[in-house]
Amino acid sequence: MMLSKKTKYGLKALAYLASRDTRDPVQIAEIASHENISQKFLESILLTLRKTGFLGSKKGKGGGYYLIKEPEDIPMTSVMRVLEGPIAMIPCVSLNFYEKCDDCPDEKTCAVHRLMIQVRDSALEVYRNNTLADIIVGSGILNSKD
Amino acid sequence: MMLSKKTKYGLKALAYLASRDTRDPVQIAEIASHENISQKFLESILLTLRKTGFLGSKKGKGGGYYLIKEPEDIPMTSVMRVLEGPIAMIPCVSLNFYEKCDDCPDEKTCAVHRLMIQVRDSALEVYRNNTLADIIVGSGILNSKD
DNA sequence: GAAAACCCTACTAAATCGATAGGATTAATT
DNA sequence: AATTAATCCTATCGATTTAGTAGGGTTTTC
Repeated sequence: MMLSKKTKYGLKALAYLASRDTRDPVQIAEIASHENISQKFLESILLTLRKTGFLGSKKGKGGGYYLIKEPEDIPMTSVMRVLEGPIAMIPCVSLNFYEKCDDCPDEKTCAVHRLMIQVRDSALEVYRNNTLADIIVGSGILNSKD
Repeated sequence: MMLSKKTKYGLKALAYLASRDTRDPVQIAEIASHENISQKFLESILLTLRKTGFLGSKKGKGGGYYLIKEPEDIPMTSVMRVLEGPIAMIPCVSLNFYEKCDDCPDEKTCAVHRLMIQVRDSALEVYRNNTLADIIVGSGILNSKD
């Protein structure tokens, strides 16, 4: 149950864009070098973040990626679902991607189910309580989590 | 970040043993067929649970596996750590398996770090609040979580 | 029209996962 | 003592996922 590099890098890229003063396009190369990420790998991640509505892009010289929404309006639930997939650790407790276990006759009496429901809910609460704005450190400015 | 089958099956096996009336040895075959698990796969899982102090075993005819401790004394933290590995989703926030990210210059200002600390803590709270006894459904008897 | 940037698809090496195979060892029963 | 029932242990394997690479195509600016 490790966090994938894709998610890690995607979060870092979003945080980097959010922490900048302006919303001008930022080149992949700049993000990659600043966050120590393979440029080509990051490229594919930013592409999915654009396709899923988090980022806008501008082509050609002077182009790059930029945040479409304000960081305060980007909940971690949606970022995690796009980058990492379902928040539940097992499909039978997933809210958005429910699937029955083929080996389990009855969810109500399943010990794993009981435990994983709680884990899902606790993770959800964290992700719901954090927007992109909450997890970045402002440049000298205290944010709401400090 | 899916729960592995190993963990799922291991938990189910522990729950099955805990929910039985006696603490007599139970054969792998019985657990496997009752929980719909590949017997050979389960065998290797029970082996690690024995080596890590959760189960005892008895060889030969009439042998099998049995719980060494009372279900109330088996916290989910220790079970999860043995079966699934670190509870943290990234090594730089792991309590027991800490490792610095090689790409991250400063943990204090890392957005991913900030978020994953919270996720780790919330998962830990769930696992600490649940013992094996808490996640099984007693045979008609209400348990403390109902 | 040249350069700079994103766009897109396909591929691949390595690791992990889930499972299987096949025997070695131990203990109870007869 | 022989048989049988069970765990013990190591090795292997196919499928999947992950992380990253390659190599152009397309759009925009200057």
